[in-house]
Amino acid sequence: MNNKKVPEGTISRIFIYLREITELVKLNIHTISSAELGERTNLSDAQVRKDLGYFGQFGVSGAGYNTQELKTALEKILGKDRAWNVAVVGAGHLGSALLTYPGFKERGLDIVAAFDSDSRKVGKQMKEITVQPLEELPRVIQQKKVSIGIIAVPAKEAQGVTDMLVKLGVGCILNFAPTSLNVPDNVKVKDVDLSRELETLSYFLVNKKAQYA
Amino acid sequence: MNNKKVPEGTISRIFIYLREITELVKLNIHTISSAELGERTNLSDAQVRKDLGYFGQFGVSGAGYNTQELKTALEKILGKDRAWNVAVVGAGHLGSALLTYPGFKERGLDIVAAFDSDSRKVGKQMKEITVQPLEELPRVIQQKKVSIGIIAVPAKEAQGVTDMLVKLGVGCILNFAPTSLNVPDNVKVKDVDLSRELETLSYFLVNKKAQYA
DNA sequence: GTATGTGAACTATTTCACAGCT
DNA sequence: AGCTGTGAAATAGTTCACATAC
Repeated sequence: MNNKKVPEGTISRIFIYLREITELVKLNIHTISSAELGERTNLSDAQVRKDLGYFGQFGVSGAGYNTQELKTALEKILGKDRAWNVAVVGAGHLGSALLTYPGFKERGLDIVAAFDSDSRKVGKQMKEITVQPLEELPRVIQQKKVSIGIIAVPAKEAQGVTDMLVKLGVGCILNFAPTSLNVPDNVKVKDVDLSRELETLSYFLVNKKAQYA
Repeated sequence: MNNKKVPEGTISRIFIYLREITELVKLNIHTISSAELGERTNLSDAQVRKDLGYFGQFGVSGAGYNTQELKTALEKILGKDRAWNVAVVGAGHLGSALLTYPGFKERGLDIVAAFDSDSRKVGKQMKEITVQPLEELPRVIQQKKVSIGIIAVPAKEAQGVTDMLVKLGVGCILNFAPTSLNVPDNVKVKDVDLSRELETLSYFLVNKKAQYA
């Protein structure tokens, strides 16, 4: 184990490895080489070894990696051996999709509250969550010990909501609003801008000759 | 204008600049410096200039950039002076959210079709789009000249759908399924894995001391 | 023989810093 | 004087290649 800074890309790929390894364990495959794991994840063998190397030595020379051991180790590293409480702010289409998305719980991410400033959306029930008015946010965030906030409100409301969350000690924010949020250094923001992802693709269509012009 | 390869991050940031510039034009602000634009987008002045420099010389020494001119130039570069046809495969919660998301049309991305293999979802009407059975996909993709596909199906169906789209000449795919897609080199895939984004955040909570442990 | 772990080489990207234009 | 545009320097990230371990 070294303690050099881990590239963000590595962290994201470790989740990919874990997903694949979990699959392998289910299939009763006990051992895998970096080359095979790379094959399955569309990454190079060197990349796999280098990424894992940031966190320790998990392999056996000449043999590869024990899938069960690697799974356990990666889950520990990634904090997946425990659950995190998540709150969604904004209960429009996207917020609703997130609330009903089954993938989160499976991965240790419990959505425990949802908020909206629009009174027509307050009271809407999705799964076991009821949308609450924005005024309730401070109380509920603290009471439910929320550590991750998801921003799914329009761009112009995003900074205000962010400020509330930050003040309440929420350390990580997933931002779906198409705007750049200002936060202190100790808060981590991850931007997911769906339109921008698509727009970026359209750039490739313009520049690499498209099939349909 | 040089013709060196443009980093992917630059392309993504150009959209951020364009968004900000569009705002400035609306506010009747005619000129902006790289420093101010950087301030507004949480990026450095050097980054702004370098990014723009990949596409040409838009500024005036000593003065900055003319917002209207820059807006027009960036829209041209990014292919935003025309519209692209998009198809969504998978009409679950996420697919439905995408279908009703107003942000796409505004940005020249027309969702023109939606498909699902589940007969219970076929026929569902969202906005002006009716969900069609997967069997219709080949015919409709060609007829409507779709150039961007969005994959919002479960992981195990994703590769099959991708293969269909690729065979039909769709050049860009936005993939929401939590799996690695195999595509030929001339097809561009962008992965957006919502769970992984959240999971990545949980890693930061584990590693930077969290507020709520 | 086979596959890991890791420095070293390479490549990509960002930041610096300043010459040159207005 | 102020700010762009851009080589050069610095930093980050990926790939190579091989000594080492089993």
